[in-house]
Amino acid sequence: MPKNKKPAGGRAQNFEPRYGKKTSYQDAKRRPGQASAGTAGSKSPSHRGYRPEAEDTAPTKQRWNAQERAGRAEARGIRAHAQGDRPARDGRPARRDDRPARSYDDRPARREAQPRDDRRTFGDARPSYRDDRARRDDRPARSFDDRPRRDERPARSNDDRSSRSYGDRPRRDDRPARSSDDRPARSFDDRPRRDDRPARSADDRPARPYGDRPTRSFDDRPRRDDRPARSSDDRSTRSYGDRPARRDDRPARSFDDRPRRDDRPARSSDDRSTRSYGDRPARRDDRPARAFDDRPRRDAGDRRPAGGGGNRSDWHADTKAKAHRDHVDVVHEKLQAEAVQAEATEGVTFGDLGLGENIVRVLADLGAPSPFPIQAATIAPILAGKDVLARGRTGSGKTIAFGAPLVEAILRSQTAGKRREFGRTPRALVLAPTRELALQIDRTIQPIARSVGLFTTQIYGGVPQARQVGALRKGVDIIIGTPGRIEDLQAQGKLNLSDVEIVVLDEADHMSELGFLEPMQRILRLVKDGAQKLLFSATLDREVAALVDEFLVEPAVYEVAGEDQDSGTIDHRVLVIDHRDKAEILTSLVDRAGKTLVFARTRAYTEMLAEQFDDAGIHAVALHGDLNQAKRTRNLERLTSGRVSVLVATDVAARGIHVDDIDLVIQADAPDEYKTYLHRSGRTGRAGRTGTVVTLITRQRERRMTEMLDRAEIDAPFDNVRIGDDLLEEITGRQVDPVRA
DNA sequence: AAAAAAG
Repeated sequence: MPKNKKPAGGRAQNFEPRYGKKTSYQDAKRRPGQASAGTAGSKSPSHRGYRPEAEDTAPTKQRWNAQERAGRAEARGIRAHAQGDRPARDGRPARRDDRPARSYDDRPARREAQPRDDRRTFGDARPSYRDDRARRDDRPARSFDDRPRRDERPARSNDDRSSRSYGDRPRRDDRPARSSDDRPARSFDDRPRRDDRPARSADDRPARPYGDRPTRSFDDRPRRDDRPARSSDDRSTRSYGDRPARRDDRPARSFDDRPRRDDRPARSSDDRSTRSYGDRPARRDDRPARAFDDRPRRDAGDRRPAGGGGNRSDWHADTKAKAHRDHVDVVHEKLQAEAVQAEATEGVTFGDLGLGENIVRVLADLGAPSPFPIQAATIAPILAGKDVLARGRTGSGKTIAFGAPLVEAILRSQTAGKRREFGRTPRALVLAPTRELALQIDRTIQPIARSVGLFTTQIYGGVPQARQVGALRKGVDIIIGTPGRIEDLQAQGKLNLSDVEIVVLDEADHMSELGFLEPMQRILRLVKDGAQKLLFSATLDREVAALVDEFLVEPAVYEVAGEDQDSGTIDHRVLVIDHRDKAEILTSLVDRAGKTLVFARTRAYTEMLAEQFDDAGIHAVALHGDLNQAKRTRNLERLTSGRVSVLVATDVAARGIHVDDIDLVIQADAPDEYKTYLHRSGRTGRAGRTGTVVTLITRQRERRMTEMLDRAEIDAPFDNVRIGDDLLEEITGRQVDPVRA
């Protein structure tokens, strides 16, 4: 059927509602309450339906009374709800339409934004979690007056929030300003550490505190004695002291004439002694350094090569010496990169980098008037046709860094006549690990593409194919999607990848992990021979070696000098708690103004937590792979739009997802991998904003956590916390009484 | 355990 015949064609530019509706019908079928008229086949509903006559025996009744009374009430509530006779709450229209499916995952009405104050906990009406999950919908009038706690507190409306200007909080006098002046003084006064840390970034570049971060002196950090030695020595090895400063040989920002790595002095082992790459023969002399292959390890302990030579002071001196050069090679997790000094990118415009006028204009509209360092680093080489690997801290602007030059490149490569040809095959492919990320990338790339007459389409699973196939048939230039559906459509002959000239792998290291690697390899084998490959990630490391070795040719590797996660604008904290306090502490942490993202390890736990928060009167929605796509999209959108301020997610939301203003990330379950830690944390503190990341662990996990932070190169104080501790208030409120702070 | 194709 022709695509334009799809209902979506005319009616719903946004297909999500349509899918949502469909799904809800499906879901509704399973709902007991649906049997309001007494469905023959369904036992329980039929009981209800025929209760007066047929089965009205005492035992049955009693069973209901004992166990199912609430359930029946729920069924009534659902029916009432469906009939629309449920009074709108808060003067808002009844919400049934947008949440018809009441399946377990569909967090019903209560989750939607409503003023918190008029919600209440459920108390006795809800005997058990399981039961009340099913019953949430019919929770009757919520006179939330019985929630004293919140009321005693200062109102937490958004207005108050604004008053939370951190400025009036006492600064940490003993600590050099961390960066922009607008950065709230973090009143974690009880944290003695860090005092001796140099300013974290330049004061004059608040929005982009990138590479200007002075070298961290690890030596003099006294705190965290309980932690295993951080082996600063190993870290130290990151300095390639004896390499000539590159500043001199690449003055202008034109990257094309940038000296290739090959003309550098051989990166012998001596340069990077402590990193223990030394014994590896140069791979290909003409190739930019790529230290992929020799690092098998992903283990905690051995992340840094043992015996990392160089003593601490050597390293320190060495690092200092290099700190002021324009270009420093930095080995970050085994991947050597050309480090671009942030300062060197100042004053450079997108136009200078080779992007056309239209694109530059759209970028400005997208809020990127001038390039961020990672963008300044990668755009020109991408336009020059190189295979590029790039590592840019979370929230540093990677999407534009590949998206804009991608559009420019295919624009240039296309012959004018062919541009809009019906049924043309796609020229570029962007792959992402999650559908939400694919959607988000498209939101950035699409306007850029459209500004020059190119079309994008999203190809991802969880939604009907027809619309996507229709778009393909019509002809698109850029495909953005997830691997499964792309392979699926390709196998069906509905997607021809053979003309794809540029492939982008966002979150490339993740895409190289176990479940993703093979699909990625299959897809990459389908694209045009010699297609340009771009691999991006905040945690780009040798995990991508399998792909790099097979598919990339002399890739250039870029990152921003001095930029790592800990150089950002995020405060990290670890709360060591009693397991039995966990639920309550979590609730008190999310009970705040401001957007909060909570990570949990399993889908079920995200649901449970969202439920728990909801019951405490804090709107929360869940995001995980068990939800249908409509709900996923919708729940994420709720956070984005601010209709809800708490999102509880699995790692589906760990990477790439950008939501403005998430100022607190809570890890209800600590991640197992440092990379996961970095990505989850990176949902806050984006584009230079501040944020806090709190990880809850039990005492038994302290050691592991320490090691993981070590691997992540993140500095976080550990605090023992119990229910009601002031520290919790401090973290959530940021509006702590200055006296106390 | 989660994610990515349906179903």
